Amino acid sequence: MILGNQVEWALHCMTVLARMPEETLVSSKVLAEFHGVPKEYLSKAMQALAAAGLVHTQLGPRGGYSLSRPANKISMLDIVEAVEGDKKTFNCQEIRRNNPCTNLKTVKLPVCNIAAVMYQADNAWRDVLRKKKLSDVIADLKEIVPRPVLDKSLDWVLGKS
Amino acid sequence: MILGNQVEWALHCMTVLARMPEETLVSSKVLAEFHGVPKEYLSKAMQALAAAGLVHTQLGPRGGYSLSRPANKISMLDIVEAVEGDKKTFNCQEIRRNNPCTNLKTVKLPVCNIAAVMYQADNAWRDVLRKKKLSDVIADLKEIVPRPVLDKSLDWVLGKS
DNA sequence: TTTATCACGGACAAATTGTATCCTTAATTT
DNA sequence: AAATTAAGGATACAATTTGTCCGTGATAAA
Ligand code: FES
Ligand code: FES
Repeated sequence: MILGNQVEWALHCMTVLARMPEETLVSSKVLAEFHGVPKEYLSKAMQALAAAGLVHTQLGPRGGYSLSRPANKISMLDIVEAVEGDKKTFNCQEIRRNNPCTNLKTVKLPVCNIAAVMYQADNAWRDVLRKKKLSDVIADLKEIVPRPVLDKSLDWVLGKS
Repeated sequence: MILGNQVEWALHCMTVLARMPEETLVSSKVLAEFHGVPKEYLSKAMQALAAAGLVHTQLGPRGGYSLSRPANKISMLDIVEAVEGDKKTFNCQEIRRNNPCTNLKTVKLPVCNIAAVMYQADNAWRDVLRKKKLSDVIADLKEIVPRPVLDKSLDWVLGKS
């Protein structure tokens, strides 16, 4: 039960976009180089973000991505689900129906109580991510990353855009 | 980020063991038949539970598994981690170190703030499972499953043990 | 208008992980 | 001694993840 790397990539890309001045577009090439990951593959993650409506895309030369709404209206859950899908982490196969001494194959049953707990855990996980907005992430970033590094990074990306 | 079926199997097997009278052993053959899953493969999950010290095993004819401690001392997290491992659901690859305009390759850094939130979510997930004891699961079971079904199942397993 | 740059998206390939079977060994009961 | 059971290694197959390649269409700059 491990999240793919795409999630880490997408989250970091979104923090980059969130720090850009309004109307600035960043191409997947620049995002890929900045994070040291394969451009074509990162592009898939960006497409997922675009499909989820989290980023706006612009084709053509000097095209790229920008946030489609303010960073305080985008949660980490939005990003994770855009890339990873919204399937639950626990997949109940209804093995209780295989019970050989009853005939539960067709009967309607309430959700299995074991699955219910797993879903509850899944929801607790999602709640944390839902409450954390991209704007909060940026705020945290400014706490732990030295200002010069932050500024240099921003300039680097802007210089390529 | 999906848990394997082994987790569902292991959880259900543990509820079966928890309902057995003291000193009763249940073989993997019976557990497999009861849940309608391949015996050899289920056996791997049971080995994991044994390795984690959650069940006691007995070799030889009429051997099998039993809980190694009371059901209120075993949490769902114990079971899930025994089967699935205790790796975090989010695997930070430290892509921030690839930043081309700084040299972070070797520097010591505090944990990335993005990873920190993911770990926090991971912990929230684990907390729910940690708080739910196997004994609670049995109690829930008695709420939602009709008594006759419960009794018949117990008798079926006992009859094979 | 031409050219270069970009996102999009399909097809494909490689690597990793999940699912499942088989078979040998050792322990234990009958 | 014979039958039964868990342990565990080897292996095969399927599914998913990770990554590459290339063609298409949009668009801005020359
Ligand atoms: S039947 Fe799926 S968790 Fe119980
Ligand atoms: S570097 Fe891994 S989450 Fe930030």
